[in-house]
Amino acid sequence: MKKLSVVFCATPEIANNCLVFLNECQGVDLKLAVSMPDRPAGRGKELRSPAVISKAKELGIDTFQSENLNKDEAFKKWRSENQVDLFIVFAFAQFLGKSILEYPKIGCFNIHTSLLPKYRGAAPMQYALFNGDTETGICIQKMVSKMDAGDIALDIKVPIHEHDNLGTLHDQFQSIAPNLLENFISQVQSDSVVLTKQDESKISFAPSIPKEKTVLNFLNNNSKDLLNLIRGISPIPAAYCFLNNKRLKVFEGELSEVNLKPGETSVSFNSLLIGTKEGALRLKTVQIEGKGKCKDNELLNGLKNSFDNFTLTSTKEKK
RNA sequence: CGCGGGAUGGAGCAGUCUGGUAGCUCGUCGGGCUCAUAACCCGAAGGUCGUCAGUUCGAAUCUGGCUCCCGCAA
Repeated sequence: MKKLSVVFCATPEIANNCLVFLNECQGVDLKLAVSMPDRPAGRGKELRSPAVISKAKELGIDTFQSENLNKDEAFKKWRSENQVDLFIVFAFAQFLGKSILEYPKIGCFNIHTSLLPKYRGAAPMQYALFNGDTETGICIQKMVSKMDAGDIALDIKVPIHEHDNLGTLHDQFQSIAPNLLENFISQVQSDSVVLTKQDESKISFAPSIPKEKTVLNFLNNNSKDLLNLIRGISPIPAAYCFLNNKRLKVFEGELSEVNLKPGETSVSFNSLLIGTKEGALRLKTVQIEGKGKCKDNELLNGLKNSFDNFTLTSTKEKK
C-alpha cells in the first residue's frame, strides 16, 4: 500500500502523542511538523519552542515554524516542491487559508476537542466544564474556510465526571487522540471515510478565554458557576482571587452548606470559605503567590501565625 | 541581564532587620475522657534551619557563590 504523505500542524503538548503516532505509523510518511515560532517565555524571557517542535526535533522529524503559514514565502516554496496527501491539524492556533486548504490531495483535517457543532473555537474543553456538561469528546473534521464548520469524519465521546477539570480532560484527550487518528488514517487508506454534515441548529461557540474571565467574582456569580469556572481552567491558567491582598490561585473548589453573605469570608473548620451571590464555596486546593500548591487547611494552619483574620476578595485593594 | 516572593522536623508557616544551637498551627505515635465527633486532656517521637565557602568566641540569622520552587509579565 502506498504511504500517505502527511504534514502535521500543531503547537501545544496535547498534540505530542499524535505526532509520535504519525511518526511511527506504517502507512504514513510524515513529511513535516509545523508550529508557531519560538517565543520568549518563562521567567528569564528565554526563547522557548512549542512542545510539538521540541518533540519533533527529538524524533528527528523535519520542522517548520511560522507566524502566518498562509503568507509565508518559505512555506509556499516548500509546497511547490512537495506533494502532500493530508494535513492533520491539532491545536495549531492559526487559520489556514484557501490556498493551503486546497493544497493536500485528500484535504486538511482537524482534530477538535469537542463534539462539533458544539463548542466551535479555541477553548472547547474549558467551555464544556464551564457549562457543567457531563459528556464531551473529540472529533475529526474536514477543514473549511469557516472555523470548525467542516464535515465530521469521526468522533469519540468522553464522559465528564465531577472530579474532572481541564487538566484531567486534557490528559485524557492527549492519550485518546492518537486512537482516533489511527482509525481515521486507516479509513483514508481504505478510502472509506464517511463525512457527516454538522447540524447547524446546534452550533455553539467556545472563544478563547480573556484574562478577565479567570478572576473569581464572588458577588456576581453563584457558587456552582464559580466551581465550574475553577474546573474549566485548572490547573492552567487557574482561577484566582486575593487572600488578604495576596494573589491566590484556586485549583479545586467545593460547594459548601455554610450560610454566608455574598463576599463574606469564613475559615470555619479550617476550610477557606467564601459566600457568593448564591451559595457558599470552599476554596479547597490553592496556591498563594510565591508559594506552592496546597490544601486550604494547610495554608490556614501556617498563616494563623501571621494573621488575625482572613479576607477573600475578587480584586486587589489599594493600600 | 524584564519585575518580585520563597527554600526551617511529615504538611503549612513564624523566627532573619536588632547573631547566642529553634517555635507555632496541624499531622503522626502512645495514653485518657466521651453514646459520639472535624471535639477535649496528657505524653512522645521527629529538624546537619536548600547547598558551598567566608566573617565571628559563637550563624537559621551577617557576606559572597550555587541549586531548586513559585507569583507577575510575555
